[in-house]
Amino acid sequence: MTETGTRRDRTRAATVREITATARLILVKEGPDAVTLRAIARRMGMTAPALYRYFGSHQELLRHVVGDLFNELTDEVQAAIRQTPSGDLKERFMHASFAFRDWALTHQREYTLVFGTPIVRGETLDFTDECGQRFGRTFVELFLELWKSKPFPVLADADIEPALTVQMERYRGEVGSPDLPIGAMVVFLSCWIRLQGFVTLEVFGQMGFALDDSSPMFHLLLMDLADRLGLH
Amino acid sequence: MTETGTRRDRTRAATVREITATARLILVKEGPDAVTLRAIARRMGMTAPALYRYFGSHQELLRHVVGDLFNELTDEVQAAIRQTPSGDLKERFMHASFAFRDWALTHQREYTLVFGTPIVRGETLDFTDECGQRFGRTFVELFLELWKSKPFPVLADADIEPALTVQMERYRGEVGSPDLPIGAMVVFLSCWIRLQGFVTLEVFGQMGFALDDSSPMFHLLLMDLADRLGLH
DNA sequence: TTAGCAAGTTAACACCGTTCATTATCGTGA
DNA sequence: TCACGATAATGAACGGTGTTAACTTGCTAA
Repeated sequence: MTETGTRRDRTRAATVREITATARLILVKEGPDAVTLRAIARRMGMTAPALYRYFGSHQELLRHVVGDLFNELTDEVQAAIRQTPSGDLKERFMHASFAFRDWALTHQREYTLVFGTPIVRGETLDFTDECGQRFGRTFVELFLELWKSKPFPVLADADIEPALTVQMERYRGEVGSPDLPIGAMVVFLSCWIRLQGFVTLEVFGQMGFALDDSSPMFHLLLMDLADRLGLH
Repeated sequence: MTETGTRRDRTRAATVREITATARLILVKEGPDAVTLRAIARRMGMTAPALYRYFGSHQELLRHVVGDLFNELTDEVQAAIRQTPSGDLKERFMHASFAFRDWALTHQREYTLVFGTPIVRGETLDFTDECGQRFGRTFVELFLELWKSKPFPVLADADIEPALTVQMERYRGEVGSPDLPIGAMVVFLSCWIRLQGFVTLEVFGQMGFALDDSSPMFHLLLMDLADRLGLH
């Protein structure tokens, strides 16, 4: 992560970082509605229009913050994976899942910003999209590792709906593992959906009707998933 | 649903309905950011301050819309249940789940408003809370019906974390089924989390990285849940 | 050294939620 | 029938928002 370019480029990059950091600070301390251009600028000793030198719009600025948050989350999960001996894949999976949930719960407003804003999939990938893909790859690679180390039982190709098969084949091509059974892709995806679905409901407070501490329920989920992935 | 009270009360109730209906119209046609007091009033041939005769604030108006949406969703699900013969409980479960997902996908902006705004659980229940509880009860009762008709295998009390048991006991008391095993409550809750988690990710576009049509995946989920609930 | 560009400013526009004083309208009791 | 009180609705105003345009300042590269 070494700085490059002219001096001007460097100070400019520093300002961009300060802007996104300030935006996040306000997000955390005062909530999403308080993250206005004027509030950001005020806290930086600037005026709002100056921010347009760095971002085309308020939306674009927020998208950039989302990218940064994706990167932080990805780093956190990858650190959890690396800190676990590569021999114990079950532990790796558990720690990675816990790291994801922990980050979500300790950064609820950030999580809401990242995953709670329905984003239409644009044509070309921007910075934010790339950060999101990097995050996605982190869990994909973990699952691939699990499969390669010890394949688990999956549905046979013939038992999977064609409409699902064709989508899984496309996605399998994207992650670059052409020899993986379609059934394994299905297991990966449904496990991920269960994991992210759970965490999302948690952060959005949708479990409060029954639970005030969802940790034991999450623990149960992880046991279930580990089982499904043949980890004992 | 018969109107009561004086003539004034009736016209007032009609105006309240028109306001929430207009708010929803704008929500659907122009998105959540367009649902401003001025826009609502404009479309009704009024001015914004007049709306304060009916709602204490913009937030309160939106909360009321959420309540209406809850009721519509609940009615939809209950209709799907009633239209299925009470003998075939598997079909009832499937149809109810499909009705929930269908409503979510055909009313994405409404779903986002209802379930995507992290709401802190207040002290006293307001109109919106009651509508939410009514929705919750709908699925609870379906599960209770399933259990009473044909109990499915569940964890023994001794195999459930105490921290989870105490919460489930409280919730079991709320739904008024003191003789239900704690394990059955856990199964209900985890099934519901999987269902709502899936639908939420779907609406928020969080599956787009792998799927452009999530229907077959949802079908797979329902088969899984039916299996878990002993429906064959 | 100087021309040019980047960074930042102020002023303005149209919109927002909300409050306040004021007016018009309606229903009802004398 | 009339007058009064409650209700409904208005227009003006305040401080805030995203955004644009014109303008100044200061650094930098030729």
